[in-house]
Amino acid sequence: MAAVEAPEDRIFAALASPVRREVLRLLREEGPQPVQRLAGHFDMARPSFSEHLKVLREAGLVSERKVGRQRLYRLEAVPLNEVQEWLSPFERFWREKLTGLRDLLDSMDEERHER
Amino acid sequence: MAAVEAPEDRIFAALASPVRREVLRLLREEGPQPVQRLAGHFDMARPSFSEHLKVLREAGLVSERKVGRQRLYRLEAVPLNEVQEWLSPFERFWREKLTGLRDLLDSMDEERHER
DNA sequence: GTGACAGGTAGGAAATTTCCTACCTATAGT
DNA sequence: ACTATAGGTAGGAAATTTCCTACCTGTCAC
Repeated sequence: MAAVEAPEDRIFAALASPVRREVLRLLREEGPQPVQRLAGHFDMARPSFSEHLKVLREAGLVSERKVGRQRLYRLEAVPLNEVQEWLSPFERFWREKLTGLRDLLDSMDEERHER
Repeated sequence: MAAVEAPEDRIFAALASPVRREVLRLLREEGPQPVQRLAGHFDMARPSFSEHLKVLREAGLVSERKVGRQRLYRLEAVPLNEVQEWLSPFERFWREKLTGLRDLLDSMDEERHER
């Protein structure tokens, strides 16, 4: 039985694959493009790639528009806002750590100059 | 054969499970705690839960410290910075969506593929 | 029309993930 | 030393994911 999953779950699951993250990056950097051009970056049979697109579609992270016999995929970044929102309460935890690390490195630097 | 995966891959993969995301939230909100207390929130056999902790450990998202016969797990938020960094180039896209600017840029991009 | 091209779905093999029960180790209390 | 507790590992079943080849549909070019 396929559990009813929150939209958030589908987004995080979609991002779990390096292939799918790369597709999103390509759409961001190069704008909307047909499947053909996206697929060129991956060493994979076309139907396999199609499946990845489906996962992204169902997570709402891309949309598709037919143009002639091509399908133009484009980034739908809005759902990524949910990831951002999940992440942000953690932010102060790593900022404190990173700051602490910088302080540590700074103090080690000082020691080198002290002798 | 298990492919050599980037640390980033392990982090995103770890976040793909709602159980593991919830564990991270609990550690963030309630501080370091033993397995027992964390496990209480999930309807799952203990060894299954142990596996989830292992995934989080191997992603570097939690650390463990022995205290008597308990093991205190604590949040290690720093690796989440990588998620933030992956995410941030996308941020302007969902912000622009609100201004309507993005749609204009996309339609200009699309023309390049239309003939 | 016929052929070629873009890209999807169908069905299945293989790998991975998720969960289980059974068992092991280490520590604490008596 | 004995028992109970905390939490891990081992091994395996079931579900899911990832990839494949084969095939179908829709559109363009002739």
